[in-house]
This record gives sequence, C-alpha cells and structure tokens, in this order.
Amino acid sequence: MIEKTRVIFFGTSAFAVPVLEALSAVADIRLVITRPDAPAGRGKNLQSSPIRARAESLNLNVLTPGPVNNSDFYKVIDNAQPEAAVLAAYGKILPLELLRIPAKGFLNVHPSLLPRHRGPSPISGAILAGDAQTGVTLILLDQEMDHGPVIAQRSITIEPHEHHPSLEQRLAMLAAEMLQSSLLPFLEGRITPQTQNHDQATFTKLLKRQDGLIDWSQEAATIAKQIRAYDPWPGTATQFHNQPLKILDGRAVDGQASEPAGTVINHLGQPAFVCGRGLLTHIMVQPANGKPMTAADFANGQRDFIGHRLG
RNA sequence: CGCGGGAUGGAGCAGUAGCAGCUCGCCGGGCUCAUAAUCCGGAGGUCGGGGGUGCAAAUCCCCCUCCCGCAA
Repeated sequence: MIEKTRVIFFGTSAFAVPVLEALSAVADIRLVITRPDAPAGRGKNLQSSPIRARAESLNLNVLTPGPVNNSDFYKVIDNAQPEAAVLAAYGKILPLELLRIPAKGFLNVHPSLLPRHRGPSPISGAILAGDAQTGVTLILLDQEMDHGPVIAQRSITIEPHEHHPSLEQRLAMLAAEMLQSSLLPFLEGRITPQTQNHDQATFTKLLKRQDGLIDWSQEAATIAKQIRAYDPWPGTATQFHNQPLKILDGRAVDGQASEPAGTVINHLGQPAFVCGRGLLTHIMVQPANGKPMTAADFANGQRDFIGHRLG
C-alpha cells in the first residue's frame, strides 16, 4: 500500500468541513489547526469551531493556537514533516515563514472565481455584485492575500433568489470535490499552477454588523442582494418602534410610491417597503423576540405597521 | 451565573384580579364579468406545564419546559 501524503489542515468555519473530510480520504492529516474555542451564543458558553468538532470525530490531532507568528508554533509544524498544507476558511493571515515550511507549499481553497472577489467575504461579494456565476479556486498561497497561482478552478451558477447559506454549502461541496481530484496530480507535478490576471482582481472586505443596517434610500434591487448576501451574518435589519426588525427575505419589483423611502405600504394586499428606487415585496421579517414570519403576519399583530416609516 | 424579551382559537397580537378580545385566515351565505373588493352569519381557546395565595387568577407568588433578540 502506498503511503499517503503527509499534510496539515488549517480551517475554522463550516465551509471547511467538507474540505477536511475530502482531504482525509486522500491524505494523511497529521495536524488540524483551528481557532481556539470562544465564548459564543446565549449564555456565553465556550464553543468549538465546526472544524474542531469534525476533526475530533475523525480522531485527528487538533491544535487551537492563538497567535501563529512565533517560532514555537513553526517548530510544531515543522516536526509534523508536512509535504503540503491545505487551508480553507481559517480566518487568519499566516506569516511567510510558516508558508515556507511544507515543501509543496500551502494550498488555499477560495470560494470565488479568482482573481474576482479576493479577501474575507467572497461568497457575499459575488451575491452583492449580482454575479450570475461564482465558483471555487484552488491556489497556492503566496505573500499577498488570495494572490497565488491557480491550480484548479470550477464555476457554478448562482440561483436567482439564492441566499448565502445555500450557495456556501454548494461551494463547499464543490471545493471538496476539487481538492480530492486535484491534490495528487498537483503533488505529482502533473498540474502547473497558472499566474492570476492581477489586473482584474476585485476585493471584498470583512463584513461588520453595521453593514447589515438597511439604508432604504438605496435601490430595492441592491437591498434584495444585501438580504441574500448578508444571511446569516451580519444579517439585515431595520428599526421598528426602536426595536430591531430583521429582514430575512424580500424581492425587488418595479414600482413607484409617493411615500418616502422606508415607508411600509400596502401593495396588492401585501406589505411592501418603499426603497430609493422600486419596492421590496415578498418580505419575511423576524421581530426582536419572535420567530420568522411573513410581513403580512407581522402586520396583523402590529396594526400601525402599514404606513410606518422604518428607520 | 454576560444582558434582555416571549409562550393567549389555524397565523400574528392586545388584555396587571371580576363575562377571553382584535386583525388576518377558515366555513356558510349575499352582491359581483371580476377581486388585494365588500356585506351578513358561523365554527374554533382546559390562556405552555405543575404547585401556591384569593370569594374570584391569562393577570399575583414559587418551580419546570420550550422559543427568541442583543452580545460574540
């Protein structure tokens, strides 16, 4: 039996889980590096990363270092004698000294069609941009973010009303398939990485809670894309009676209204929100202490909802 | 012990001790070429569960279960 390639895996979020599983089938994973447990959720209990949970169930060695830019950590990595490393949604920038340790380099799974949507929120970036297609790119890491040469790339179609979670899940599956089919050919030298066309690079930024506050003066189409891109983080919300009101879904339609942007109006018997241009319809909301519901249901209990101007 | 809100007909909500209500939906009927229209009538609730106090509890006290917002 042939010895499997020794690799180290870096990853944190749920997107990385199928990738880890695929990797475990084709390589000898000596170490899994993920971010430390952190207080999270109601009650502020310590919570493991999805990768930590899955790696432990696969009986893999897991490390959860805080800072990774120190010689002690480099030594640990070096001692594992990795031929290559794979990184997927880890959440931290790795120092160049670390990238140099594995002889075959660090492979990075990035959920966009690089050089488009480099950076920390590529999936949201593709939805926000209104792209018809996105995909997964397997690259080698170099000193710049999402900048290295391309080993493999495949695209998929973004469905018309698709939200982030669905797209992320499909991209994760694609990423897992790609890693499984490309890793060995790359390590055996049968794939030559191709330099990216840096002139066409676009960049995404880290999403903050503030990004999820809806500006009703924007076009309905823009707001609808935000709703889909920011689900579930940071989410999209507005204010109603000084309470947050999450907007979970909505569709942009053409239409004019005399009311100012942010006003809730009756449109064909359903609540609709007036935007800078067009209307938002087919709305799902979630009030501060309630479950998700249609805007029509919400309006039944909040008699002043229609006609109210959201903030 | 991070902070906080909630559970009331099928859905969404009001109701701080004295006959359980509102909007929507549903069923039947009227009007109508038609409906996101409108009119008339009707069904549907042991008020999350258990215990306590009261002449009387959805409402006050104690315990339990479930759900959610903020924060990360």
